[in-house]
Amino acid sequence: MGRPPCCDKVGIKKGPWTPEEDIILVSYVQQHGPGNWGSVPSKTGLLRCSKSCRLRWTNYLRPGIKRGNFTPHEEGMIVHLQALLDFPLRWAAIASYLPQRTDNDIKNYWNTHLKKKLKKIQPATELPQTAQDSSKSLNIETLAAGSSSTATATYASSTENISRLLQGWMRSSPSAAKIHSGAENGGDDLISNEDFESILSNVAWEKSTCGNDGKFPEMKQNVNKNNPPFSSLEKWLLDESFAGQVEEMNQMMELPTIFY
DNA sequence: AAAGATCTCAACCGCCAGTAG
DNA sequence: CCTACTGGCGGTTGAGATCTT
Repeated sequence: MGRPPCCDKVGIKKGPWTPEEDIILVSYVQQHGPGNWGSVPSKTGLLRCSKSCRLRWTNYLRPGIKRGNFTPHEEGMIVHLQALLDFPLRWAAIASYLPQRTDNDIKNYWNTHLKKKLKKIQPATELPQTAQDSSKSLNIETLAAGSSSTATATYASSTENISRLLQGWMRSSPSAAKIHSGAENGGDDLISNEDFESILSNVAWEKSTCGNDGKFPEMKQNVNKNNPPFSSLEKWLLDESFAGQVEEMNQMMELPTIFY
């Protein structure tokens, strides 16, 4: 059974999005909020299928998305979580801990960068499946050391274009604007002011659209779907009271201090 | 400088779960 | 209960960028 893919419809445009299409989509979401993607093409006149619109918004236009270089910390988180999370939806789960990154971004980065590095490190063995397995051979510092950054000149990769597109959006959100103007980065070397603002604006946006419990919808979903492994993992990663355990485990795993 | 090889990542595809009618 | 539909996921593709020869 199963229905035919929506993108098979005649007249549906495929391929890279143009700035004009992005502006139309951003304007629509500004007015109506994300969701109800099925009606987006008809209401905006975009010749795109609903899935394409949702994907474009989720992976690229959504406020707070950070593009480009993955920091050693992010890289370490991905490797660590990828090793720990051996269940379906793991990319979404990992993304929920890196709210500035999309699951697609993380998946791409894993497939194009980290996989290769792991293969170099573990040429004769398979990729890690569990924390225990990976702990014996992973060296995150080696992984992070070779990370490179390539800025694409294409429109789709230009954060400047997107900032311009989203300026109105940021200004239109009172909470985001308040945080934007008042927040101070507490000197964290790993997160710049700009990045910090992106996180805050993202959280503000998520709260405004998804409730006030402070959790990202992906996180909520995954916690529900994947308990118990996720609840303990959340504590392990996020609860300061687990810091000692983390440090102990990192030492055991020979992980760098980025996890401390 | 040119051609071929390789890499990157945005976008698409197929599948599945949830849900409304 | 069944069907149709939406939203969301992981896997994959392919065009453009970059590197190598």
